[in-house]
Amino acid sequence: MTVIESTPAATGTTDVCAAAPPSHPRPDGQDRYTISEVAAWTGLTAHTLRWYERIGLMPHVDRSATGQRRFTNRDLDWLTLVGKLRLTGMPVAAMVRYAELVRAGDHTFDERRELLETTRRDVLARIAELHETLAVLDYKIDIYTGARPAPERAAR
Amino acid sequence: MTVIESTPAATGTTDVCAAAPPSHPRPDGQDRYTISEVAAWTGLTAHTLRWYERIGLMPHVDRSATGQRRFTNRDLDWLTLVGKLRLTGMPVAAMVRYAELVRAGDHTFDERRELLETTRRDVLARIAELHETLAVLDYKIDIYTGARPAPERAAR
DNA sequence: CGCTTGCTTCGAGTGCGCTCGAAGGTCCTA
DNA sequence: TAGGACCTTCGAGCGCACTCGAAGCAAGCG
Repeated sequence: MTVIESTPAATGTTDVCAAAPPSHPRPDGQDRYTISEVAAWTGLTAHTLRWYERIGLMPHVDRSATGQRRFTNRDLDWLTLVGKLRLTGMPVAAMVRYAELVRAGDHTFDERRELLETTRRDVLARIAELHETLAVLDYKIDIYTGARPAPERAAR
Repeated sequence: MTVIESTPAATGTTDVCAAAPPSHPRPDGQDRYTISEVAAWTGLTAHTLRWYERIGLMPHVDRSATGQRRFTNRDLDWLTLVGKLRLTGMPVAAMVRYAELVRAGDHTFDERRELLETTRRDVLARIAELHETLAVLDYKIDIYTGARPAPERAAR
């Protein structure tokens, strides 16, 4: 599994009404999750979560008195976004860039919007490609389903 | 460029009528392309084409009297299909499996069809995921375009 | 008290899909 | 006959996104 594959956790509800913020395990104020809780929630490994933080893909994560990570609901939201972007095939470096813009403050609003719009265009292009591929697949499946012998010079 | 990215050569005509077989540089019978011609046509490198053959992703490729590869229009068709499948994120190993089935003969028809149908389902799932992502992106772009300050607890 | 569980950091390893370099053979054109 | 483009094989290297192991500290439980 490199990229392209939904996390098992994310495939719960196939609700199309997506824009609503996802509900979280705990209410704001009591949201202090250990790394293993977050790992279970996101489907990522603890190793990967630490790695995300190391490379700057996570906003600064709180620590407990003894130095352990304590994630918040906001962190979960962020990880949800990252998960979506990951599914688009967006390179980690680009996501890190976005995270940096977020950390840099409000004056990067325009740049962030541009980055998102570029990504949006990429996603639309990918969808179009996949539809083309679908057409090819349907064409071949038809051949295999109907006429058993393939036509003269098909790519098999 | 690892996976996910259309070849520059393939982005010529954005014709939606995809099912028609692509026209080839030379008519059948005089179709004997060198590796560099095929490289130019597909956008792959000669190295990659040889590698495809090595790992069993190409059907057997003809040779000239002196042992050089000579590709046919059928090979180009095959490479077009492989290119499409590659765009879906299908692992090379699965494509090799399909190629093996083709080589194995007509009694693998059913298995090939199943493989294609599984792939088809995967592609549909990917498209659905991308639409979800699109919704998230639109939501965020709206925030950045309209209200300049982000709402209370957005994932930024 | 010892045990388990789970956390920490650091750095090395893995799998995929290419990608490239080296060393040498062949074809074509002038 | 010389030059250069282009081909061959083999094997090593690379970039990405993780993935894992080791060594050690800390909390909680019977």
